[in-house]
Amino acid sequence: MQPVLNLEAIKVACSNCNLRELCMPVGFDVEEMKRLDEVVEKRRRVKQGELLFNSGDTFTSLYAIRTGFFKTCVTSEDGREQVTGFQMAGEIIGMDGIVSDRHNCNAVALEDAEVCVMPFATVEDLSRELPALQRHVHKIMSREIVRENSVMMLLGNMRAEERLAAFLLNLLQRLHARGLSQSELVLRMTREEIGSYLGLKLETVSRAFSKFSEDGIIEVKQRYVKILAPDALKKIFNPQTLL
Amino acid sequence: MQPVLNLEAIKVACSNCNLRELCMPVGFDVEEMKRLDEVVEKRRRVKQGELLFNSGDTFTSLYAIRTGFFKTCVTSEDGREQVTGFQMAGEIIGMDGIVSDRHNCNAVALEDAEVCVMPFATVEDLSRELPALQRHVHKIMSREIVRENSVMMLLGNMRAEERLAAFLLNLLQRLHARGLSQSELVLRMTREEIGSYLGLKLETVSRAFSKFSEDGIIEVKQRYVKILAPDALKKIFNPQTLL
DNA sequence: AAAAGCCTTTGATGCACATCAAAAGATAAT
DNA sequence: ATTATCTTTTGATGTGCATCAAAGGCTTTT
Repeated sequence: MQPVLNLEAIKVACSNCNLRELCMPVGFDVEEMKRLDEVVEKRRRVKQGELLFNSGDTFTSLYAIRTGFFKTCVTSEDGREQVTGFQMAGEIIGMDGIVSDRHNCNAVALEDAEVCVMPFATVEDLSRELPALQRHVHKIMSREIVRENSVMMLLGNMRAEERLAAFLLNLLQRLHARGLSQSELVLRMTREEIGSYLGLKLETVSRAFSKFSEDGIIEVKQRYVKILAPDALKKIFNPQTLL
Repeated sequence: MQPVLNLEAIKVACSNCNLRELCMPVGFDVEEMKRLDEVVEKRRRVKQGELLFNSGDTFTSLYAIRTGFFKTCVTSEDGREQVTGFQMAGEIIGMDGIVSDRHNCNAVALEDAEVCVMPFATVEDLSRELPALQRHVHKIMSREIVRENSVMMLLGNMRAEERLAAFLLNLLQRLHARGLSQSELVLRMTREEIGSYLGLKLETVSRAFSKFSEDGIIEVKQRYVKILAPDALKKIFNPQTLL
């Protein structure tokens, strides 16, 4: 049995956070590291199904995910919902709010989560003093732009099975970077949410999963997915690879 | 006949640039304005069809478009191309390169263009001194993230005619902000490029144009488009509006 | 433990857009 | 000017995914 940690009791400090390498810049000296701790104002828990922020909310802070899993989505005025991303521990969300001082999407916890609240004014103040932090903030935003570029490629040019393969490979790669297996995962989202992200209907997602399973590429049992033939998956995503 | 300006002869200076309101932050005093001029290292001309930067190129600078029109696109390894955006005067491109120090997309001039080259190291240095510039850089990147979010909505949820309506309305709005008509425009891109951006084939784009034309919503003659019924276009884009 | 409410799967059918094809209209090259 | 090339339009046909429908599996509630 795992020891139960009282997270609230742990000092809010990036300097001794085990996710630091994922969400904060590296190459800081001790003094700079201490300054960096200032960016996290507090922690906030978000229960499964609850909103971290809503479209239209006043933007004040970025959020570093400590634990849990989120989806972000935009909603059109006539009610259509588009999932714009899934975010996991070590990732930063909220940057959509900077441009207009209001959030432009919803962030929903797909499992109980805890985030570090980083008031953006503090981030900006501190990044004027710490060039490495400044650069880091720029990189995070640029990374998001590049990610969205590849989602556009996916939505604009790929077929259903290619999209799902790309999605699974991306999730696996990110989970692997967090020390988890690169051959199995437990999905935190429904078929419908996957479909929304991939521009597909839930039935199509389900059929693609079944197809992969029939072809012996993966093993699926509800949210649990095991990759049996990673190369086959990569080949579906990009036919050029591995030919 | 218009006087022909020798652009090279004009001092490279944001402080007396007529696009300043579009591409630079407002609310600067004279002193700060002078500092701001430092960010533009030089100008660069790009002929129609030429590349401003290529995917894989070392990232050094952001580019502010002074004149002309660009497209940015990503290419998958098996050769599929996805146009990720169209950029016009006053807009900034190149932010995709920050995260990995290499550009992640191609930027192609769709007409003869001139850009202000802003070395990113200088932008970062100066934005540590000028909070308004810092904020502006953040907003520009955030705006790009938000724009891409709405493209995801478009690609994931909308039908062909809705996509084209959204595309036209967006172009018109941006051209209008530059003092041009909000009821007519000359497209700088081919049907194929529009289609790539919208996740459609060129034939589908052409048919949607023809449909709008038959319905008396627009008048089209090749690249020239005149909006006859803007409300009808808005209604197609978003059925809720104007009902 | 039963009931209620999701979530997922699978089949049957339909449709929006892709693909294939050809011709006409622009634009550029010689 | 004339040819060659590129772009756009329009028609005919095909197909990948959406939609409609129903049943079974999980999870949560009481």
